Amino acid sequence: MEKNITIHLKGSASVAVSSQGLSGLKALQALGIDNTENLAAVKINGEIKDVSTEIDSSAKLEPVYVDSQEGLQILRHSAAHVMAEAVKALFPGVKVTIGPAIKDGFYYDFDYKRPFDANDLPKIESKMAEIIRKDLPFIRSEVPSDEAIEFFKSQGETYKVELIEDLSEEVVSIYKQGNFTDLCRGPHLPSTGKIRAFHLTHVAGAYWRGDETKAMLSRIYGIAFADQESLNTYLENLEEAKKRDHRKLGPELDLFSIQDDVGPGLILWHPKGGTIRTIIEDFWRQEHYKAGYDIVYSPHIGRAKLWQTSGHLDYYQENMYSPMDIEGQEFYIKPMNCPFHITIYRSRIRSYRELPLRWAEMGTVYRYERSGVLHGLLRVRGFTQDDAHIFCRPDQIEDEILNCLDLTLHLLRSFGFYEYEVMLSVRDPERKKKYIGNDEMWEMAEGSLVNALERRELSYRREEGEAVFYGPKIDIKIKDALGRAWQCTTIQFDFTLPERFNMTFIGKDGQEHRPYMVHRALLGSLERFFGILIEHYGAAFPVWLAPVQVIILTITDRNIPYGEDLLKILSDTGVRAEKDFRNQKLSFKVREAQTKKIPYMVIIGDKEMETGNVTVRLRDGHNLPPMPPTELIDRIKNEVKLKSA
RNA sequence: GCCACCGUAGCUCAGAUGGCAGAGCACCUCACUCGUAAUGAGGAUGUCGGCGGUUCGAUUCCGCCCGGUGGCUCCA
Repeated sequence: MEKNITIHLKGSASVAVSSQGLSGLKALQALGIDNTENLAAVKINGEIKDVSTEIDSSAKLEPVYVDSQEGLQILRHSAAHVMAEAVKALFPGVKVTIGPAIKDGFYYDFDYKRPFDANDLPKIESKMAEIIRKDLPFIRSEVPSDEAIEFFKSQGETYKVELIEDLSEEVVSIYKQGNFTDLCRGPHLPSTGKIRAFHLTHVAGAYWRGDETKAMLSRIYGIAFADQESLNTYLENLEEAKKRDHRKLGPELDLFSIQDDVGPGLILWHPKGGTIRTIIEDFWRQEHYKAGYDIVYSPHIGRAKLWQTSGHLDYYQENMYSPMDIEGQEFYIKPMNCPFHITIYRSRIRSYRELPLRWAEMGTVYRYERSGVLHGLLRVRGFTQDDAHIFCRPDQIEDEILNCLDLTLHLLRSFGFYEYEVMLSVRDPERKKKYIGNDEMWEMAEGSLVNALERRELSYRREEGEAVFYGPKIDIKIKDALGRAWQCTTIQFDFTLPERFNMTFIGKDGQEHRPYMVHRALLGSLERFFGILIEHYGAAFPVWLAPVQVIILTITDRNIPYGEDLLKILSDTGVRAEKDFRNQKLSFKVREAQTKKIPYMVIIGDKEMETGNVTVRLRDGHNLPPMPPTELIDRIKNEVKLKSA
């Protein structure tokens, strides 16, 4: 029915138009948008819709372009549909399942008589290119569920039937392009031709609905952009990430290794990695003392009864290794440090006057991880947590959380991480019974986490239902030099362990009270953090962390005595220096030092011997003017202090 | 654990229809004494991931296992 309506362009003018045959596209054109070539969709009153959507009442509009965040998601989702069409055309009998856009591209899961492999991808790509060239429109329609079920049944698409049945909607939307019809909420691009650059990246197995008891499907991953240049940039970034891969750089630079002889997921820290780890640990300890922590140590194994009391044997056993028999008694290797710290707490009666207690330990724990999930230093079976437990009175909790946040931000910044993603995980309000502890405790705990975050003006995402059963938590992910996010920090309330271990303190009133307990790891684990550091810096560590800060390169054998003197001067002042006095060309030695990413190359020849100076080459290729050794030492000391460069 | 792919010298990689396994770099020796990313010559290097099977003969074919990579799932 025709009527006169008013449409507004967000942040701009409005016009009166007739609603007769008014699509989103026409409405945008009426509002003076002429860049329709790059339109992915349109936001109507804030809701993202196809540009073909009919507008029948006054509305606020906003164009969504293919190169915007939201536009890209749509483009990739549409690319998934195109891929599905291509696969169906090439492999008769294949069944389609689901195919969404994801953070970094898109995928589609297929059920076929054989899994797809990398050799199939070029064929699929050229078929997709063909479909894209045809510039087929995506046509949306809404059909009653039973009709849709009949349709997909007739196509043999049993997974789609299952999806519609589970939706239990009266009407579902379907999208058709070319010969391919898919159940889909949309929105989609106006037509396939808008996908101007795409690439199928890899194949993988994936369970139907992520459930390992269900069918194993064959998943194809791809990436798509609105233009070729963006795709090229993306592929270049992948290359860059590959160059920084800690699994490659670590062994190459002799930092660490993982070897078959020892076992998967178990890390050998080589001397250079060990040097870095020592620096991290020393710094960590120093900052923890400053923040009012005490350091404790605990053993690697403990009696079965301890793990029974803590609940680990009931709730965590699948992550624990089999018990070992010691003189007829069972002991377990620890997957966590908490029971030990609690046992220290319980070694005598505690007064409210001594709280809060903050006990930190670089505690090495062992957890069973399924072989398929192991990944370099980032996911291992034995790792050292920078763990601590805080035991405090309820009235102290907010300051304690704040203290944790301040310490973690200070540490992370010192290591060169300035961007974070903060998540606050709270109870699922619908299923409170799932969790231990009463409402009052949860509200108090959550309130203290929120207050601390707000007092430090940290923006965070609230995640309902993501809390562990024993308490709410804050998780922090850091962003590295390539913008990738890595989980490190976790600050968790624990309502269950104080109960289980019957922990108490004597209050002002002379009565026993239950302490609050917070479990926190700030860097997460040393292994993972080291892996992240390697990738963040591409193993070109800042001077304070560099395992070798200076290498002395001689030009001829005549310079060796001066080189030895220099080495001694540097080493005596605490500079980590090495020598390369081999009878080789300078350029040869420079090249080698460069590949080792050593920050300072000190070059000494006859000139330097005469003047008593050093010539310094930086790893970025620049030279410093000749200077006396003391000046170099001051420079290094200063950089170590500032943790810069 | 499951699905796909992969495993040849310390590293990067060739190789053969089943018949004594190769290159470059690294390593060792010698010569060169040299000024900012590779000096030259020579030498040594392997249970061809492991075990079993087929075969006159297996690194190659088959089976099982171990390990790695990308995912699923899970997580510091």
